[in-house]
Amino acid sequence: MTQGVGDLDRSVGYTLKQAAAALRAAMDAELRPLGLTVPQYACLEILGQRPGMSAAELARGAFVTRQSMHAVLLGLAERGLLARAATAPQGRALPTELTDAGRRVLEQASATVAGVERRMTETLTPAARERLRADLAACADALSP
Amino acid sequence: MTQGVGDLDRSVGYTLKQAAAALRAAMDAELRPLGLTVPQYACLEILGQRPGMSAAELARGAFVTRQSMHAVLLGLAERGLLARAATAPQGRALPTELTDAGRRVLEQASATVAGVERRMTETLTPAARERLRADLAACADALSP
DNA sequence: GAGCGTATGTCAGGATACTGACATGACACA
DNA sequence: TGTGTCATGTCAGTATCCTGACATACGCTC
Repeated sequence: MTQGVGDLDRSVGYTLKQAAAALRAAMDAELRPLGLTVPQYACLEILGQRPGMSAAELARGAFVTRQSMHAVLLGLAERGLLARAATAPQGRALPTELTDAGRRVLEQASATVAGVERRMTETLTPAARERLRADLAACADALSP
Repeated sequence: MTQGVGDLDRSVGYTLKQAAAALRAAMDAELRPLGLTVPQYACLEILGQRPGMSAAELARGAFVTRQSMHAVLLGLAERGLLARAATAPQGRALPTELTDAGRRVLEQASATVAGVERRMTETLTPAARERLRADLAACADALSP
């Protein structure tokens, strides 16, 4: 019961962190030439798939705080890649959408990131990929409450 | 070829980040009462398993930069949880080891983290756990060069 | 209508991590 | 010998992210 973690190389948690760090580093390196950080890309990707989301929803989707997403949105808006509603249609949430320029940047970035993900999983069969995804989702669910 | 990432919920990369974020948040919450951050715990855990490692080796093991690990080591040393050699036996690397106090803190922290990892993977069979770990290691390897 | 809980946007402060740079020590090789 | 390369420790500056806090807006309950 008071047992420790054990050999790190045998630990799922450690290996999970290792894979996430490798993915983050690879994305960072490939997005840098496009002038995007990983959180900025994440913001664009989510907005491309679900236009009109609020900053708080984007923050949850990108796994950062509202405050961090706030800063990301300010930067992207200043570059003209997205536009936020000036007034809230209901409540306080300000819907945000991509501009045409934002969609163009996203198209490049998304293709780049897709390449990274393909390289990451190329040694796995399609079935193994889907199994891995499902197991990871189960792990995330088990910790979320 | 210029295809994008596609639906995020079907993406291995996105789900990987989701699981890593959940693990990080859970570890952060459980280590806070012990007065440890995640990088600090990682440093102690690695040192516990492999005494005498240098700061640069610790940084690679914890997936941070040498500079970040340097700051972590200063903090832990000031709290008396580890001791760094004053002079380098060879080269410039300064071997670091846990103190008795460090080992006591690590024992608690490691048990706590083991509980988090157990909770994360409790819906998986032992075989599925090992398969997940192996697939994650393959993903990390595919991106490391 | 009043009170409570929740969600959102935003500001301020501090902690944390990274990039860039420099000096030192070890090693390989011409 | 000396030169180039690499790894390490460390310092400085910047960027990023988080915690804490406050005000506003909606829904629910009494």
